[in-house]
Parts: sequence; C-alpha cells; structure tokens
Amino acid sequence: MAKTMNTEEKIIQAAINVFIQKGLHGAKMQHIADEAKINKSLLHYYFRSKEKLYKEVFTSVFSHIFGSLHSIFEQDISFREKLKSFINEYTDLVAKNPHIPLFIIRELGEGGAIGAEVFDKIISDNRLTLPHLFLDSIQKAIEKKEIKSVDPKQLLITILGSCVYFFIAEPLLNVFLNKDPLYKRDVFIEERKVALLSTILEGVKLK
Amino acid sequence: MAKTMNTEEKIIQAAINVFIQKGLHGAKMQHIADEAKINKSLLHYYFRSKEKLYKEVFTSVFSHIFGSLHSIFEQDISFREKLKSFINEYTDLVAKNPHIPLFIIRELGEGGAIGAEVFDKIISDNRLTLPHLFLDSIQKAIEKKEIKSVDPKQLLITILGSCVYFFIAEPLLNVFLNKDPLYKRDVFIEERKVALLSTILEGVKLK
DNA sequence: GTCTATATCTCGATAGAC
DNA sequence: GTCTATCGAGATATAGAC
Repeated sequence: MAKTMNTEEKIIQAAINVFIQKGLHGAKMQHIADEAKINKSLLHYYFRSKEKLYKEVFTSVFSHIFGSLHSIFEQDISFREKLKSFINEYTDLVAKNPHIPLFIIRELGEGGAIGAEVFDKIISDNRLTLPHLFLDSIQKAIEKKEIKSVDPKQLLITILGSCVYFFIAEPLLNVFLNKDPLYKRDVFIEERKVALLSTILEGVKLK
Repeated sequence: MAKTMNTEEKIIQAAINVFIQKGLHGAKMQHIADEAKINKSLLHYYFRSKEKLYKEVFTSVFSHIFGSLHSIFEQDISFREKLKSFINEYTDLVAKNPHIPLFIIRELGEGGAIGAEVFDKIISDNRLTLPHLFLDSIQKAIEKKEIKSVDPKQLLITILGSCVYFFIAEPLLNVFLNKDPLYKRDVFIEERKVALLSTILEGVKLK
C-alpha cells in the first residue's frame, strides 16, 4: 500500500482485499480498517455504511473481469480462436485469483440483489461490455456459418458454467479428485482448457 | 408439520427448511425453533450445537439429490439416453427446488469444509453413489465406442457445471435475459435441456 | 480529519427452576 | 424434557473530545 494514497484510496483498496476474501457478511469493518491502517470510525466518515463500500468493491471486480477479457472479442479472428482465447484466459484469471469466483458466489448465495444492481448499472451504461461482445460474436459466427444455429444466450451460459464450475465446486470435487494419488491441480486445469474447447466445439460424439 | 412428530423429528425438519433457505450463518437458532414450534433451548438439548444440526441437514440434502437420480445409471440404456435423463431430471430437480443449489453454493462460499466432510463420508461409505455411477457410465460408453475417448472426470465436471450454472447465476443472468420482453423462465429452462444435450453430445460445429 | 469511548443490537450457548 | 432468564462475544454505528 503506497504511502502516497490518501485515506479514501486506502480504504477502497483495503475494502477490495477484504471483501473479495470474505464476502459481505464475512468481512468485518475492523478488519478493513486494520488492512487500510486507519481508524475504524473513518470508514463511516468517508462511506456511510458497509453496504456502500461493498458496492464500490463489486463494481471494481466486475470491471476488472470485463476489462481483462474485452480485447478477445474485438480481434478479427475466427470464432474458434475467440472461444479458445476466452476459455484459456478466463480459466487462468480465476485459477490465479481464486477469491474472485468465491466473492461472486457468496453474493449469489445471499440473493444476488446487490450484485445484480451493480451489474445492471455496468451493462446499461455501456453497450460494449463483455456479455454484449460475446453474444454478438456468437451471433456473427452463426451468420457466417462458422457454427450451427443455436441460441446465443444458451451457448453463453453453457460456456460460462462449464468454465467456472470447477473453481466454484472445487472443495467438493477434491473429495474424489484427490483419491487419485497422481492428481495435480495445475495439470488438471491445463487439461481442462483443452477438454472444454473440444467438447463445446465438437461434442463427445464419435466421428 | 404433523403433530405426531416427536421433538427431535420436528427440529430436524425445521432445520432442513431453515438451513436450506438461509445457509449456515444466515439461519438463526431462534428461527429454527419458531419453525419447529419449540423452545430455543431445546435445540441445544437435542443437538449440541448449530454446526451439528447443520451437518445433519447437509447429509440429508446430498442423500436426497443422489437418491433422486440414482436409478438413471442402473438402467440398461444407451449413454445418450442416460445423459438425456440426467440433464432433464437434474434440471427439473433444481428448477423445482431452487433453494438446493443456493444452499450448496453458500456452503462453498464459506469454504466448503463442512460440505466436503459430509460428502466424503457419503461417497466413502458406499461405492455405488451417484458420482461413481456417472463416472462408470462414461467409462463404459467409451469402451463400447458410444462416445469419443475423453477424461470421464473432465466430462462429468463439464456436464454438472453447464447444468447447474444457470440456476446459480440466475440473479445476474436475469439482468440481460429480462431485457427481452418475451423472456419466460419456464420456456428458457425447457429449451436449455435440449440445447445442453445437443451441445455436449455434438458440440456446435457445422456438420 | 482523526481519535477514544461507548451505545445498541444480535446471536449462540448455558444455568437453573419446574 | 421443557421453560425463563441471562451471559458473553462480536459487530455496526455514533457521540464527542481534540
């Protein structure tokens, strides 16, 4: 934490760290104050409530994810290449930042109302966010006959779900994955990228 | 709640209802006592702690899911038929019991340690639980050349993730699904079953 | 703007009468 | 076995001095 940051910036940065690791209810104001190395009452002085701070953090996380993957869909490459890049980069993103899917999951577990409010604000303000770009890419791939005619929304949900599920359910999946003494998480994740691209593009049917 | 139930049974039933809807931390002992129409201190008399009660509920939920889908994998039908039945029945199960995926998600959001402990106990006690049966079915389908040679674990995770993600992320997905004034949840879920089976079996590639 | 002190509340758990 | 009463920890939020 750079010393040049003013109090407000320090609070935001600390809130991002703590909320992402603990979620809305798991995070404690005292913990955020400690992380920012400021007095707890300053949190209420700068932001009125815990929820206000939380919304700031949520916006920041979504923007980060969208920003990281944005450029994939602006390149002039085939749908196959876009899908491959998305699977690889999205997988790497969550594999290297395991707190991010947990953060979103916790919000969804609490009903998702705050997350939906923030998400709505982001995608309504800007027509070129990641979900729009991804859906457009699918639509264009269908028009160019690169892929079958499918419902773009259904396909998007299938892709997102099959990418992120491993990281969400990992504590449960580990129960049987770890029965294999040769199981290595990193290797499995690399194999997962290849398996996912193949299954989504070509399915499991024999030629 | 039948009047014939004894106190212990009433507590268990109430705990299932409340924990499934609220999760471990969201559920309050007072709420469970009210639901069971008994005094709060009786919860501690019959079960020592909140966590003990919670484990009972978790075991019950897993057993319910596994039991509901068990028979699919014991029938002498093609892999395609098994996959179709699984997608349809699993989708119906979570669509009709929306609290179940949320319950599991909340546990995963809190680290999943308790869920993993319960899950481990269930699958270690019995070699014929749902995950084993599903993995065996995939393995046999590969041997019989019904499908391509793939890693059964990767395929299982892809299937589970693409089935359940819609129900987990629904509050966020609704932000753009609801932009379509013709969107109907029930219709979308029915279309989802068909799209999922098709994509997993055949992918999105043009013939 | 920043601090200390504290009000206020919620909740799991327990003690003890009946 | 069941009840009332209460403890004690932990948390958000605020009052008020400096």
